[in-house]
Amino acid sequence: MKRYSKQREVVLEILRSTKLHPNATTIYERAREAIPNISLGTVYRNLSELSASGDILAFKAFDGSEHYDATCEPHPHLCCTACRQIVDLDIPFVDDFTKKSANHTGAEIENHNIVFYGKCSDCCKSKMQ
Amino acid sequence: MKRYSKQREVVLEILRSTKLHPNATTIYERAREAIPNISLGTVYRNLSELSASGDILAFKAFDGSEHYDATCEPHPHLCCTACRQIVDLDIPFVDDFTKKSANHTGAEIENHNIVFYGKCSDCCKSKMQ
DNA sequence: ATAATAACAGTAACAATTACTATTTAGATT
DNA sequence: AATCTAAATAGTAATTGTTACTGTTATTAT
Repeated sequence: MKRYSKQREVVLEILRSTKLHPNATTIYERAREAIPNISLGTVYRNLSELSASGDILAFKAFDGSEHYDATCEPHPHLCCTACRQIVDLDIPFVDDFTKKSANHTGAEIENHNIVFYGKCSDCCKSKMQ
Repeated sequence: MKRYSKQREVVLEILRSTKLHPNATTIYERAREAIPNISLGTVYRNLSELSASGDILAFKAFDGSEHYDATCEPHPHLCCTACRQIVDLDIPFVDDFTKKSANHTGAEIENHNIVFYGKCSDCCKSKMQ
């Protein structure tokens, strides 16, 4: 049976309170502000559980480590080569693209992980060139 | 100045001779058949260099490790949940999708890493259900 | 209150990758 | 052909992200 734990709540709260996409280490550091002796293993376990239960989304970023996102609907990300941030992209036609890809290849596509690399809109605006 | 090395040639040849997408360890094992005392570090270094020079393509697969592909034009991959293979997808409209995404979000997209998860066409054919 | 066990902290183990160092070797220069 | 220089190497150590293990703590049903 699933029990309440302060540690899991803190982990989830950290994720919900940011638009960034922290990895386990960053979440661990943040969590220690609330629970100074929380264990890194606990953070990893809760992230896996929350991700397995669909409460959060996990994806591998360009740095190779797993990053987490409290927005669960799978959506493309942009790794900005200028500010190095990972930005959520709202692309309504991504499902169309997925379906079309499935039809074209004869595969059954259940999920996707789409990561773009380039300059995010903020960085594009702020600097000409 | 860039010099010839037998080790780099072997690594590249291994990649060019397969349609699979081996990771460093697999390439290392294969390379030892030609050069028994080749070092794992050498394999890693050459894979980075070849990837930096655009001779091969690197991408992270669902197992979290870097996989390599001698087909350099970036193209989507499918991780088959049935046979666990990583399959190249030939999707001609992927550039359209990328451009549309850039326009829609205001970002400048230079590259993409698109990974689908599901059942590859072979596995779909071979098993009803 | 008590008991059962989920979740924990802390640490060890692990796998993928990178860094380091002394040695070898490609290839340019004599 | 002998010599020189730095690119590349082999072998190993170190680092990093993650998982596994063990004894302890704490949630929640009774």
